Amino acid sequence: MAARRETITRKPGEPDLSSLGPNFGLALRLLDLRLMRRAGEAFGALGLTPASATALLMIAANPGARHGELADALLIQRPNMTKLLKQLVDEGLLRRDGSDGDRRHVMFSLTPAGGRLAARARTTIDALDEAHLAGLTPGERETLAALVKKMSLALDRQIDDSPARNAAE
Amino acid sequence: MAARRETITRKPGEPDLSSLGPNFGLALRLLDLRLMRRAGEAFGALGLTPASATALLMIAANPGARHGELADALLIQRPNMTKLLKQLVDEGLLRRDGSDGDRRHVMFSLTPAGGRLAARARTTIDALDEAHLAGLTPGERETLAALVKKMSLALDRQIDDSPARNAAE
DNA sequence: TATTGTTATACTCTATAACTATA
DNA sequence: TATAGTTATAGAGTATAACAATA
Repeated sequence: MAARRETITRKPGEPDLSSLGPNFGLALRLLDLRLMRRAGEAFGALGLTPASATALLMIAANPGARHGELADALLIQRPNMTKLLKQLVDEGLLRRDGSDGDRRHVMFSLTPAGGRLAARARTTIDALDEAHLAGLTPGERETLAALVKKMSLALDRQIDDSPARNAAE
Repeated sequence: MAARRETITRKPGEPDLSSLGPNFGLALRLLDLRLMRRAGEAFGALGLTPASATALLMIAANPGARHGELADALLIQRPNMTKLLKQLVDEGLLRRDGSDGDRRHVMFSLTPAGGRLAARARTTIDALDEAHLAGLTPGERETLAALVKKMSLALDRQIDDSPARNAAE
């Protein structure tokens, strides 16, 4: 029908789809997408996903870390962490131990095979960072990392202070 | 080495799970996770997901945008864009038109209802950005946005130049 | 032959509710 | 009662292969 006529105000072939560029959230999301795409390929070569590689490295750096601690640190829900860790245990990469004190706690550490794979994952993640930041000067990298950290901390504080946090329903 | 015994080298209760903090990719991923969580809530109140809200705004800013253009701009695969746009059309928010020239092209624009919702989404996304960046000074915001943009451009260039791009089996 | 868009499908990641076992 | 972890399930998001229509 197009009863109207003014169907188009833009010539195809002139994308100009950067119109939302000024939106920071979207820009950050798209950047993360690019990074995750590459990370998925790199870790996939080790038989890992970005999430499982991160969990493996986190445990390598913190042997005996508890289930819940890991979930909180990686910002993922407990049920998802359970699934992730179970798979790594089944693959023989992680050892699952009960706690000495509170018997509800479950602690994780690397098996020898897990240690070997973690070392390769460490190399991979460092190489990824290096490749991702290749376009920035050392000074810019520092600035960017500092701003990302500052923003993350500010957001966490916002959430804690949020009145909606207490008034929530 | 380390036969048994040294099960734990860390006292629970002392998280120290920031060990991977120096990894930029992870820090950025966690920041994006925080932002997406909030965006999901905000857009959910409008009956949209972050992805559908972004597509709606993109079309609002670029009436007549083609299917493939939108997919490229948002870094998502064509099949996923098809699903996304079809739902918005079914909800009466988008109008789907064929192209005058190349009859393979499909163009999208907003219906009146889509325009009204896009306006609300615009307000929402701006408010989200404002809230997300509240912890940074105006100067820091500019710097951060510039660095994110620079890094994104550098990555796109890397991918284009990549020898693996041509040698890829 | 190459490109645009679609269909079908599968995998990763995330979220919630309901359950258990400890505390 | 509250907390740690689990089970089951659902929903977004993303990816690939195979296809139809058009160029």
